[in-house]
Amino acid sequence: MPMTQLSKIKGSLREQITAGELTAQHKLPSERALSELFSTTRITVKDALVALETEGVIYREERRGWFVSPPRIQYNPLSRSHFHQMIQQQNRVAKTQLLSVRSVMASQQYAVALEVDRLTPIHIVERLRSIDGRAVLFVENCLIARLFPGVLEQDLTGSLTYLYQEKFNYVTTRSRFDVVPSAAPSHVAKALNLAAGQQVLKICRVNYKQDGELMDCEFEYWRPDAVQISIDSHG
Amino acid sequence: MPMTQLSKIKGSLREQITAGELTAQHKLPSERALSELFSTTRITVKDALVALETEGVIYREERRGWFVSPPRIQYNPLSRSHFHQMIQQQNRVAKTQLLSVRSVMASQQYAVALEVDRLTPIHIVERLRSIDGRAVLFVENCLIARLFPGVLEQDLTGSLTYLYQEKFNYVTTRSRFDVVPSAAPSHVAKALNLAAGQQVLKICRVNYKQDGELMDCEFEYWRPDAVQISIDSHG
DNA sequence: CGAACTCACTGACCTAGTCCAGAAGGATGT
DNA sequence: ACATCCTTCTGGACTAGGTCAGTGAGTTCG
Repeated sequence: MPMTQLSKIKGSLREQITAGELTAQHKLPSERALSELFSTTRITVKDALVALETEGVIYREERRGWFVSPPRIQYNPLSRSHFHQMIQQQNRVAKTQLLSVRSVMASQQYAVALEVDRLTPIHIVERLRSIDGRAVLFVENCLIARLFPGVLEQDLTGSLTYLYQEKFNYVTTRSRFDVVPSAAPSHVAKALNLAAGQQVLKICRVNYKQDGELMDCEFEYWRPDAVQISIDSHG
Repeated sequence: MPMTQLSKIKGSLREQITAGELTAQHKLPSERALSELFSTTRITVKDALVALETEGVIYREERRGWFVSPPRIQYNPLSRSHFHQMIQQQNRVAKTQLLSVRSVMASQQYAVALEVDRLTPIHIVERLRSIDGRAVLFVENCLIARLFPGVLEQDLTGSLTYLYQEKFNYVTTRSRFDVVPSAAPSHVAKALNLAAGQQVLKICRVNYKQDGELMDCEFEYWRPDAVQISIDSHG
């Protein structure tokens, strides 16, 4: 086991974090300060920080600094439980912010996911979700317009699943989803305060209503240190 | 949209890859060669390569070079289908290599996952799985020894699920799993030809047999560009 | 023929800086 | 009270190199 400069820095920071000297959301010293502290260059410090970021121990906010990661949220994409409810069960505080709503024709990506042709009118709802004040999840919901008349006049900051049931009598009886480690598209990076192209965990979900008809799809982009997907075949 | 040196390099390489000029597993020119090609430094080139790696477009083998990623494998951790069978269905060639087998007392990590105390004897089987000749998956299986007498004398390069059923009459009726973006531990990095601390997708699975008893657990470490997790609530 | 050795090549790791754009907080003017 | 400016601090993007250890192909030797 070689004791490189890099592993020294990683070890030192990791130790302080796990020992609880640095607590969740605490800001680390700046890259410049750390490079002086360890008598090395900013590049080496940055390599160490990126490595810890990969481990999920720290995260960064663009041009704001590096911070200690809170514990991961346990998330089951198959469960029908609402986001705010799920977060509260884990003793954390959730917030949802509506970013934009628009009605368009399905673009290539959406047409494929929704299994419709490109002339189909759809609604796109973009929302940003925070846990304990930190933006961790960018969600793009994509509804087949025909099935949701007047949905845009509703309150869209809560659970859409709930809205579907209350206003339209649609119950999600089946969902299909993909999980893929990916890079943040620029509009997502902006909303999550990531640098363009940083890593995110992308989850694409498709929901079907009780009669088996495809109803909507969803693109979730998670900060990779914020979440742990957790599934049990027996509910 | 700023046209940085970085995005030029990324764009140029990505274009050549998607246009099919560079095909799966093809080796890219060395970092030094690329930095001359784009009249820039190795650091800038490396930043661009790391960004493409994050997107899953290319991957690296330690001190060997950078290569074009093949398409992702669709993987459903809930399905009972065997690895080789699953890979073959996607027209790819799978190989499994047995790395090590040992019988020990449960360490902290295993004891927690298996819900046993630390004096329980367990068997640990380490295997390396390749697709189209490329090592993409490191698997650590961890069996409760009491339930599997004589299992170490069997052929362990095939499907363990199959072995459980044929030799012990155990059927997996329930499984629980977690997915988490993580960094490769050193023994995993070595087997997968990754640099220490590079990103992997870690999947921890726990299997229960027909009487509901916890039987074994499994730690899977995937190269993150090699896989896409894909789950349908209606099998 | 097969094992041991050599050596060029590769990315990993490192130094020592510069310049820039966005974030954030404080001072200032109305 | 509330914008606006201004200054400082941050990471992001870049230049121009060097050292080192592991890889792999080719060569040499028994």
